[in-house]
Amino acid sequence: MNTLYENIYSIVKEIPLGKVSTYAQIAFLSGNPRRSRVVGFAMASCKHANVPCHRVIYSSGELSKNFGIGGTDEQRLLLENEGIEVSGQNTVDLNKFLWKMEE
DNA sequence: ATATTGACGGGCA
DNA sequence: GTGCCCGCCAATA
Repeated sequence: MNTLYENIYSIVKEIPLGKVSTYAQIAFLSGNPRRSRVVGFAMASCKHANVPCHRVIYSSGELSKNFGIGGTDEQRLLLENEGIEVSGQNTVDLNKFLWKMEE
């Protein structure tokens, strides 16, 4: 499909292990910084795709509260499994784990 | 083809 | 500093 979903998936799939990305970041990389909602919408369908949607979090560094796999709790475990530190219950330090395309 | 929804972001009160 | 509201784009029903 030539939908933006595929485009978004391609970007999310490029996120290196041990790093995270934000919806705004994906939206920007996919072409429009305003389509953050569309990114989330695409993630909602990522269940059937091999996309590390658990590495995609809020621009605030918080995990998605409506995560469709097992809730923020499951996502948090996945991130910690990647080597990412999760503060409190559902917050990631973007200053350390935010994925940078430049690298 | 139209309306509603949908894992959000950023701005303003 | 926190909370609330509006806006945006695309997909699905």
